[in-house]
Amino acid sequence: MASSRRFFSDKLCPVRAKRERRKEARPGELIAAALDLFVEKGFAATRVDEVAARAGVSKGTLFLYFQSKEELFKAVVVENLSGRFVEWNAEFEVFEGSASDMLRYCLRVWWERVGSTKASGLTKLLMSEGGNFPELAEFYRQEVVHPGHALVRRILQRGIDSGEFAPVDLDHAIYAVIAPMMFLMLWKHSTPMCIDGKSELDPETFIAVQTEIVLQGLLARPSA
Amino acid sequence: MASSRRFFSDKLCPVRAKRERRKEARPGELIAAALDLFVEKGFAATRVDEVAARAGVSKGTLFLYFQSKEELFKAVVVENLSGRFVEWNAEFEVFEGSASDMLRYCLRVWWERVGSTKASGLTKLLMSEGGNFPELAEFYRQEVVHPGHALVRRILQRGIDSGEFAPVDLDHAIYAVIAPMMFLMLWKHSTPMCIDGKSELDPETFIAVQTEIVLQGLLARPSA
Amino acid sequence: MASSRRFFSDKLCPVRAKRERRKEARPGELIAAALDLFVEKGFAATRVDEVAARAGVSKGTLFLYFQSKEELFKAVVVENLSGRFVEWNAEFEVFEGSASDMLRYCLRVWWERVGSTKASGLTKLLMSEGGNFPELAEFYRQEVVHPGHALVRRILQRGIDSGEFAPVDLDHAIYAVIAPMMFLMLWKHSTPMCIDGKSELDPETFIAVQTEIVLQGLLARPSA
Amino acid sequence: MASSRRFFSDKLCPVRAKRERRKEARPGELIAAALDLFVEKGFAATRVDEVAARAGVSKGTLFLYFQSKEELFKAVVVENLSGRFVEWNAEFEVFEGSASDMLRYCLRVWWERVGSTKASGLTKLLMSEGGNFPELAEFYRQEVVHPGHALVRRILQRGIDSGEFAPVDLDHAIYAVIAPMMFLMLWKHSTPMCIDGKSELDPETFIAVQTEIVLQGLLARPSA
DNA sequence: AATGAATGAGAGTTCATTCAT
DNA sequence: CATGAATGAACTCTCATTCAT
Repeated sequence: MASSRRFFSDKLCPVRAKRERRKEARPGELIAAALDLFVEKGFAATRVDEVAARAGVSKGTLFLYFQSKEELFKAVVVENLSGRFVEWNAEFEVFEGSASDMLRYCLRVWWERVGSTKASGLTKLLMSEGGNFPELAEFYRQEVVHPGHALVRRILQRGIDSGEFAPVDLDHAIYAVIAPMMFLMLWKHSTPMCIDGKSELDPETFIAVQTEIVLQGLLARPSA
Repeated sequence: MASSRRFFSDKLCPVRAKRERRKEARPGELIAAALDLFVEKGFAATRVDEVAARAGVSKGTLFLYFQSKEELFKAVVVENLSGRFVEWNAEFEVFEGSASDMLRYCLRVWWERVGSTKASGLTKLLMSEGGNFPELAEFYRQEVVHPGHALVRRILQRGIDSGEFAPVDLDHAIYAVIAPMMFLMLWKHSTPMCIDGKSELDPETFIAVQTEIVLQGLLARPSA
Repeated sequence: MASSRRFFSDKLCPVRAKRERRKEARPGELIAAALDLFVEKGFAATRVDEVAARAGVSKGTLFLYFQSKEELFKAVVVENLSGRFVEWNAEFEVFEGSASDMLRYCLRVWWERVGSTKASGLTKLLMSEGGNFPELAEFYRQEVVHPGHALVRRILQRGIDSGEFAPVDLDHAIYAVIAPMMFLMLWKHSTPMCIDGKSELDPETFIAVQTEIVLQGLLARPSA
Repeated sequence: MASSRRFFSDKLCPVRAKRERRKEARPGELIAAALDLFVEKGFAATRVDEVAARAGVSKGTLFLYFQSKEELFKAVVVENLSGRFVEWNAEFEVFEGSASDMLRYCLRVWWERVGSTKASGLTKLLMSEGGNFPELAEFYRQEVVHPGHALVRRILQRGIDSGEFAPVDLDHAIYAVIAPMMFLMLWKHSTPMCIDGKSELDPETFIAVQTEIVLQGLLARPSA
């Protein structure tokens, strides 16, 4: 529809083309800018003007795409966290291998795709400011916490069903997996606390070690 | 000392007593109210009117005792965290027992006196908002982070000097002690993340387990 | 009455004596402190705490002696300006000499007793802030402007009556005397404007010159 | 320039015209309102809400155009005083005639363009409140006092160079020109002092007389 | 008589949100 | 679709004045 007002193709008029293309990319650019700033300064301390400016649009334009600052935040969460779960669930649907391998794989790709990216800052943000923005916290629980827990629970359940893991109370066991990852994210995004003496935490090693520890705890003991 | 000028006991002269007691208690009441709110809502999101109201005074009164919101925060930190270090250092000066016992004792009393109290929320607060309030972050580093590190370093050094611990790079080793405690505090003050299914972390057990793990890693191996 | 509670004479108990004596001097000390500060910073910008502090009493005490900041200001005006007129009028009542001499004398003693003192800052203050404090302005007009004008008018009238001065419209002529003095006060109290290159105005010379110029203009011309 | 994008005249499209015109006119309207109020009530006593209200906008809008009350004041000074100096310097660059004529012309146009306007109230304002707002005072010195002194100095220097004026210390001589003008401004803006009996000062006559007196003093005496 | 703790209205400033263009 | 000027509620901090002691 936008092209109805165009006389020249994108090729002939590259400047305009850029503009038009951007028009469709706007929400994505805003979300990217918002992710950066939310992670850097927190939700309350991030000003919408800044987000708009970093995305190269005006403040008014932002409100054209997102009803409010909170809706913008939700979009950031969906784009960077909850949107991933469908993909992940699909991957695990077809995963072949032991539950142990599944868990190892799960945590490795989580680190690659989320933990090591800016998106992991959203978790810290929610921990810090969730109390002041209950609606945001609730949304995050629905969209991220529950699916995440479900995913881990599923892996563990699979191990138990196959006899690979000992039967345990899943409600507790999932935290053995999740807690170290949360710690890792918090550590990563709290540099101010350890400015002197670099934080001595190599994430990949940390994850590998923690994974094996947890697996040790989960495995079914044949002798028992 | 106020009573030195009083002829009658509080019982006989309740009105005066009330006034005088409150006058001297004001800063403490304000600091207590501020601790509550800062921990609950964060620094930026806490309104000075609220602090005043919770302490039972007007907004103006707060500024009678604290030059600014930031000074109020510093007072909260001093009262609840940094003020403790002199006492602790004194305790360790006369501590008799192995370095291992010293570390176990240290972490246990830390949990009793700080970790389990609201004061531990200040650490989370600084992690979240330190970036937005550089002066506060710097103050916290000077008053809490540095003395805290020094205290742990001292224990480890003692163990190394006595041959109880293997010689290690202290700059890294102290984090093996501190990191789990920081995690514990963050966990404790981020309930929004784990509302469903109670957080399965029993702090005292967690500390005990972590302590033994760290000690395992620190001990000198006679065979080596 | 204050002495009714004294056991020892002032001589025997100098500390207490000082206190008692000060008690009666309080209003005067407050007025002196207020003069300093009003002249230095203006009426609105002077805080009553500062006045009290400079007088060595508490803020509450100030309000014991003066109903309000405005009343304090009025007291400063009476003490330093309007109170002088009775004395001056008396002096002129018995002054012997020509009207010219009287004017010269008048301006010289005005400079000595008012113009060269801090009190002259009150005039500048009224010029600056009179518009914002109508009641103060009105008070000043009643207490200072009118008596001042009357005094000058009287001198000129005497010169005219005696044939020494030419008959002129007094309403205008008095300004020929007063305006240069006002300029002098403004200049004196507006140093910020001429920080570079010291103000080249020697007040005594300025007054002498202006006086002679005005007298030239006032004298009756025998030839006419 | 705004009209370049308009197809219809203001008359045909009054709504748009109104908006656009106002948008560009805002800073000017705010500066005009601020000049009025600053001159009327002084800097500290002028409320930003009042300035905004008089300009027909909300308080927030004012801060859209000026970072702070102080910046607003500086803009008022630039617009009404310091901005004029380029124009004046240009005029004097091409002035033909004696230094005496130049001085006469200078003071006459100064009165027309500044002295007789509200802008002259800014000088009084700085004299009164400069001490309480050092940054403002410094700005005024840089932007107004120095250029003003330079302009007068230049005229006098020209007269001395041409042999028209006797050689004198310029640092002092410029005050002979400036001081009477300052007095005039103070007088004009201090009506409270002379409400009864109209101030007997006709500004144009005053300037003419003062100018001739100063010129008398400056002229080179051929006989000497 | 003297205190000084307490007040609360009001100041300058910020920022998410709206809406005419 | 895009703008950015405009808003106004909310924030921190100030200070003349009061009043229990």
